[in-house]
Amino acid sequence: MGDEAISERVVEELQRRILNGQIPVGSWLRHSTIAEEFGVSRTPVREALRVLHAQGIVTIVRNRGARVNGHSGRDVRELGEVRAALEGLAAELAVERINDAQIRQMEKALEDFAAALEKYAGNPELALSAEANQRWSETNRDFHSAILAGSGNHHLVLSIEDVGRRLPLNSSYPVYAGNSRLLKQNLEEHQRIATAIREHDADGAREAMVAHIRSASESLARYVEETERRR
Amino acid sequence: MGDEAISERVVEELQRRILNGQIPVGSWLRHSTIAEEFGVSRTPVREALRVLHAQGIVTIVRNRGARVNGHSGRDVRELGEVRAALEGLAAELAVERINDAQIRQMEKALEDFAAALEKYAGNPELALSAEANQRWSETNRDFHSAILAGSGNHHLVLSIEDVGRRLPLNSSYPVYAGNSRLLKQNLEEHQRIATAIREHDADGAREAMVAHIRSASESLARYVEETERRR
DNA sequence: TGGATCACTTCTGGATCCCATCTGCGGGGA
DNA sequence: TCCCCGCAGATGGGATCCAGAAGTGATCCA
Repeated sequence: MGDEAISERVVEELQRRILNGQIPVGSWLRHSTIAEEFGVSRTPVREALRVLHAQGIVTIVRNRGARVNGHSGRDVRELGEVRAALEGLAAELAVERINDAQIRQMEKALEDFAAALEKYAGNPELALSAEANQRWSETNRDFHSAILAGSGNHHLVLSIEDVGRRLPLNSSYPVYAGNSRLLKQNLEEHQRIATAIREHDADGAREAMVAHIRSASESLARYVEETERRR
Repeated sequence: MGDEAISERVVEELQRRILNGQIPVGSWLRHSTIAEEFGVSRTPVREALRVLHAQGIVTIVRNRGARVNGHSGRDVRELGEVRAALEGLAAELAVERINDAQIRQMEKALEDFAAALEKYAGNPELALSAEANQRWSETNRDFHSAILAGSGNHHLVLSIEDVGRRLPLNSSYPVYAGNSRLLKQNLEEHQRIATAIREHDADGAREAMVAHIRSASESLARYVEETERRR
């Protein structure tokens, strides 16, 4: 227990905070500040920042420090294309390899999503709440991770995680929040993917997944371009 | 000039040596040895090893050090599937986005490969030489990187590089070396991809590329399984 | 003689120290 | 008054120092 190196813990915590926006894009990460907060020396912090740099999460400027990378609309589209290809592969492979437990997890995520949609449908206030965001993200994650696990390809999971780290996915929630049209579309796309998997249609599953991820990332790209135009 | 951090240089050099087999799989990387060789202190070396760990190239065992990761046949197949999906996407995108210079680079790589095949065809000795290996790998790299550049997706390039780092590709040369059947097949697959791109057939290009990478990685997987059975 | 134990060696992980470089500010000169 | 230069503080990069963990081998006891 506790056999994890300090630098690893720092990496994970910083990843988390950057991903969920707690540490905003463009901010500088200072050795001393982070070291102090974690109650450690600067050495493991430096190692952590080098790792984040290698992962493309921050940029290290010599003698200046590490700064959190932002993402243009173009970045979002490019990452969307990559993620679509990878998740499309996952869906295609899952058709052959997914097991019953994973199928059930997938079905459950669908039901939960539908139930949440029902609940928040005619309730704009609730739909914008943090609780609602939590549910969208959780059911969404469960659905995708069931298929990912069903692909039986561990390196594929690693690659998708890698892409995910480069793109703060959580910045996608405000895109959906309160937009019942997009939420409904999301559900329909999920159902289309699930149906193809149930029916053992590998090409169909892949194509449905690719279309799904591309449309989602297109929405996100537009959102990003919109918000960056406003400042 | 020389504005690159020492740890970055160490990372790149170690990547290179591990990729080309100069540092064998399973060997331990010791701080002091590497530090001494590079004429630096252990600090940047430690940072470099953390980065290699994050990239999945080495495993860090607490209080023991870093060891170069090996690859089972299964790993090779999984990575092959991932790479096939990514390069397939590159081919698909290249159909729409590739420019004339990149087309010419692609054609030139094809011609060079064919010329090399011709030259070494009836000459088993030359075909096994380091010079021959050099030419196979170079023309192969040129062909794929032309298409990659033609995809116009920088994040895609990054992801493929990431997969490539996890799998010492150069270990694939001995698979081809002197095997004119595989080399010829390789050339034919490349030509099929190039034709689809020329004819603006996105699906065809993707499928040809996926088939190409999968068959190549299947050969590599068999080779790996064969050699690991021998010890 | 075989096996367990304990001291020694080696090496990593984290902390501290030192130095180079960059930024911001204030004073002096045009 | 404005610009430029230089100095001081802040910050990061690299080296060194120290403590603790794991392997190794010798020694002692059954």
